[in-house]
Amino acid sequence: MGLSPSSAPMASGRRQYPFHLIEPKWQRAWEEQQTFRAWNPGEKIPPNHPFARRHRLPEKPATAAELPRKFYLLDMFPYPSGAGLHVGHPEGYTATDILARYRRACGFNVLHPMGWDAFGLPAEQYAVKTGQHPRQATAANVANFKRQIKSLGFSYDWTREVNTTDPGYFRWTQWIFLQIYNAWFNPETKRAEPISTLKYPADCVSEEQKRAYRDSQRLAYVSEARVWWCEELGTVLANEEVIDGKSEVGGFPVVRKPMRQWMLRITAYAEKLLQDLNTIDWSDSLKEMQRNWIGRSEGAEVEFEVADFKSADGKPIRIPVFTTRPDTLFGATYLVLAPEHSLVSPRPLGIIPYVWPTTDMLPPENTGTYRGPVPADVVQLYRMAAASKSDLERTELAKEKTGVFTGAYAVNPVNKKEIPIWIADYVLASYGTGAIMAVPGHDTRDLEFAQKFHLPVIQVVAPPAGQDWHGFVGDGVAVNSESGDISLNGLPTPEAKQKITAWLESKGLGKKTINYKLRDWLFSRQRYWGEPFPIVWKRDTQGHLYHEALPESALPVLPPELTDYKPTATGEPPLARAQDWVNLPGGSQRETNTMPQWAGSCWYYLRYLDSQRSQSFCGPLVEHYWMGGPTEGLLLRPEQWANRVRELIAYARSQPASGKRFITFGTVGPAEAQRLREATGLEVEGFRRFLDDQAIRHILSGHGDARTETPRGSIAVTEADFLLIPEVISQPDHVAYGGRTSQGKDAILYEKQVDGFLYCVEEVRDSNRLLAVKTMYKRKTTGARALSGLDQTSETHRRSGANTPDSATAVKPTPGVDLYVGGTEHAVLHLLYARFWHKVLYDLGHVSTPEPFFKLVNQGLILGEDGQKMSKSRGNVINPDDILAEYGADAFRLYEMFMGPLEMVKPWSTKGVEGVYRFLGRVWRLFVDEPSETAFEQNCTAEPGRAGEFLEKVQLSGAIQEAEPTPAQLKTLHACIKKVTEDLDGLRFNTALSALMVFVNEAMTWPTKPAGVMRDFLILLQPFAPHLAEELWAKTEATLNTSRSALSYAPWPQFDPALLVEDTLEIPVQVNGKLRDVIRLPATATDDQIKTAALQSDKAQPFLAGKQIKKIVLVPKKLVNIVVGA
RNA sequence: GCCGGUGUGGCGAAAUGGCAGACGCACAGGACUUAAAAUCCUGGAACCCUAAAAAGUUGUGUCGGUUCGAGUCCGACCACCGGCACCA
Repeated sequence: MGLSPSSAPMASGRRQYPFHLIEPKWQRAWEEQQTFRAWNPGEKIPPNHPFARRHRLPEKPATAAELPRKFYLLDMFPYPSGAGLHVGHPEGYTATDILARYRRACGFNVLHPMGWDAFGLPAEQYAVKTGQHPRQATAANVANFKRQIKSLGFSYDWTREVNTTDPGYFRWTQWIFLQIYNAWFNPETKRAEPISTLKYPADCVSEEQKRAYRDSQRLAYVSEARVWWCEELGTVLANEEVIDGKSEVGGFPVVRKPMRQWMLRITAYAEKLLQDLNTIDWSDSLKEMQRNWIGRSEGAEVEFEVADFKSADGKPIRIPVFTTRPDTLFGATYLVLAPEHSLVSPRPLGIIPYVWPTTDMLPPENTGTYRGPVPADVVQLYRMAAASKSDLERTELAKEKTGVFTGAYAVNPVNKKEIPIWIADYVLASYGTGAIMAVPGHDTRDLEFAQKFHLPVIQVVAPPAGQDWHGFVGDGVAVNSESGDISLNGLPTPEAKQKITAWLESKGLGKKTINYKLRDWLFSRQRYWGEPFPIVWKRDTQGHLYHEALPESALPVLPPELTDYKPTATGEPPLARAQDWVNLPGGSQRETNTMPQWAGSCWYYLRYLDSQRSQSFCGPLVEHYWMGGPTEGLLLRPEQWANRVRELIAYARSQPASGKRFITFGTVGPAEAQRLREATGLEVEGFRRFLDDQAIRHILSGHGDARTETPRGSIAVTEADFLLIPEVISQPDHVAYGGRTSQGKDAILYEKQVDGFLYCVEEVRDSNRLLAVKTMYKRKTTGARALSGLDQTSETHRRSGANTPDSATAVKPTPGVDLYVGGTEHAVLHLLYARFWHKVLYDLGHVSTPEPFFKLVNQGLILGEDGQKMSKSRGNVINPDDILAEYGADAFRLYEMFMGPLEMVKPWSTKGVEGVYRFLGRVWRLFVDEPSETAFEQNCTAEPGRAGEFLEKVQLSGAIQEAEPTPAQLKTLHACIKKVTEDLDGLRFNTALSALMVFVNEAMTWPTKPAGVMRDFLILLQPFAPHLAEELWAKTEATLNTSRSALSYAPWPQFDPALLVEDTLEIPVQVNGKLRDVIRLPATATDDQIKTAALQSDKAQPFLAGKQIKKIVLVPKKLVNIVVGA
């Protein structure tokens, strides 16, 4: 345990350096000085704090504009389990900590918080077993996690620590639930609105009717649906928590059970959750997982009439089906309903006839999986069988199709042919309409089914030549698709879809439809250890139960104290045991379900911003400072319609100049366009004329690819603005590196102030070649709204000197969390839920951005030394405490990063830890005086109790002097600065570290080590190995009597490219692409001189002799390739 | 089955289309030491020739292509890992 000086037995020999003294010493110092506090707007910063000194902040509460630019680094919210930290946890934490320290050095105001997602099942199960309150186990686990995390020396701002089980926290979780409860999704405006804006249908007259309607429209509603019940866990689970028919936690069996549950209407946001993925910088794989989970599919709903049967009022009965292939309608040879479909019951309520049909294409003896004298028997048999099957059986074992004929027929609307209606469990009740038209000719599942039950298969799509049409599911050309006034024959699939859909709509037989796989979020759990709902149940005059929200003043709703945490004997949740708590004066009763664990983690990143605030979940100015977007309007995405600057300018010039135009971006619908028009007073017509109609439709239909959506502040870009693009690019006030695009190209930002506006052009480059102008911003350079964003960026960077064309340290200001690092296990749960909550809060005006996490990186899994997943049963789990005791926190941090790229899966190797540990030892010996170090070790052996005191007496190496560095030394340093800086910007920690190693290997050979060079090196080392760097920094400062500034806020060094220029060129000489020689020339050599030298190269001669030289390829200062003939 | 990712020495890995294997581990040899540990220095892809070297040939999962030049770009395939999976 721990790092007390007396522990840490040395299994592998003597310590490389006294990390056991250094690390606790600096952790204590940081804590005492509150070194890593992140400061909010409005907070008074102590004038002696290194942050205030670095940024010369006045001694008064700082405004958002006075604070340097923000950088928000977030680690995924840990659940403090009893098992303690695992080496996988610190992988992400180390990466974010390195960046936090790096960004601080670059001059940012860095927010880097930590807290606890502490509600959860393990503590509750322990409570059920022992009768001890889950709070106790939770507190002990949190304390252990915190101790372990603190021992790694992360620069968290612990004053912002949050805990979801703290009433001061879950009060606001309950408050957000009330916001959701008291809102509905307005399909007109496409956003959540207060329930008070809801309009009631004409037939809602009485209070009861209105209430019922209101309750049916809320974003949080009660449903009696069949839900996943897990007997073992004693609770229901969300769809997402059930994997292969078992509970995700524990792998216990689950069954479907109808229960009254709270649901959140996440499906209303399906489209936004999907579209806005285009606005955030996440890995493709993660975005893809979310897209798949949302599962949007476009198609048509088609209505089939039931043949020879009408309902009681004499109207025909229509069965709507959903299909993505309306073009194959002529190939539909039967209909399939889910067994649970509401029409699957005997006539007259349903469609099942009393007797089997006699004259048809389907012999009555082929009724499918079951047989019986009348259809109702067979259907009943099948429905019972399907219901008793567990979902595991329905999915995994369902290789073999089952189903029964209902005895009824439907009429195909396109050709009036009668086709049989079946029921089968391969059709899901919960997707689409619960019914399909089966096209066995062009659908794999339908074909399997048709073959099993001898149903007709006909071709309606012709595949490309050489492919069999049976079961061909791709796009082709429609055939055999003609009847009456409609023919699809000869049309390619996409056109056939369009034509048939239009035809169906015109006849009132169907309509275009979009379906999502995403289901509403089951939000209640039958548990004790979770947030109670701020809801009570009452009875109306007729005795019907209804729910009502508690007022905000009743928050937080605390859970009652219990002695037994099990569900009641009647299966009610544990909260029902507390009758005094449940029953309120006046006869109402509290809701006894609790919220799922995801609730608290849906918004924790917002609580960090202002964790102590009691008036609201977060102060609005604080929220805007940390989460607000960079611009008032990001307006132009020219790649939508013109990909290159030249084309763009030519296009702009070809248009008649006609004043201001309104160009918008991204996901803007007609309603928002109207709002923008009102807000800006600009003509949308101008916009229409500027772009062609197709481009406008493209944008309005939501295909924009915007980074930011800020409806309240869009600004017009005029044609004149387009014409400024070349000027902004060629003569900018500032140039900044904008990071990598998803295609791996570099984005460069150019800023220039013209006539009171700040223009920013972002271009995308590949190998110094301009590919496209990506975006153009325009902002007013003055005004009250300059809270964050580009003006301030430039200001900050000018101050820190980081925003020069040669530097890669500048990053584009981003809305929301700047970087979120965590494992892939949250790809569709936490990350989808949190985005949903954030969007609701955004719509209701509580937060500034539509997306919470601008950039997200998944860390790769760390495997055991055997290359297998770490698990207790394999016995290959590495405990960080052991590694820390033996090698120290700095070595542990370094190794976590040195293993390989952050996102990759990689195996642990304790031997590898020794490598980076030795590196730290080399750094130590590079800086300290050897005799005094030897004396220190001897003294420590003699009197271990005074080790701390002896440490102070270790002298700085005499080789470190205030001296002018040689050009070679400067080159070594600046190469290191360049590499470390660029690699940190690109999250390439492993190669950044190797650059530090190269520097040390080099510096070890220097007889005199110039102090300036060595100090810069310590600043570079500091993010990676902060304890050792602080110790050596302190010794350097003390010995040389320099400024004694704080290392954590020392400005990040800038590299000078001029110093990296080689004076000798080493030019590889290739013949036909094969390396034959390397020649050395002075850097001043001209291209011709290089060519001549290459042709005269001795080693290349044999390959040139007697050959004809066809061509000489010369890459300036890099390489020569001589191409010769045969 | 569908989607995504990854394939480079004994191992972890590195390489804006331009000297493949930086950096580290492990290994071998040497220095220091009575000795060991630690430290410092040196070495190494394979093949083929050699006493030794030089030179040469082949090498980034497989097969093709583009290019003066491919680990890198394009096409087809194979293997492994992750996700989804009767979603019409």
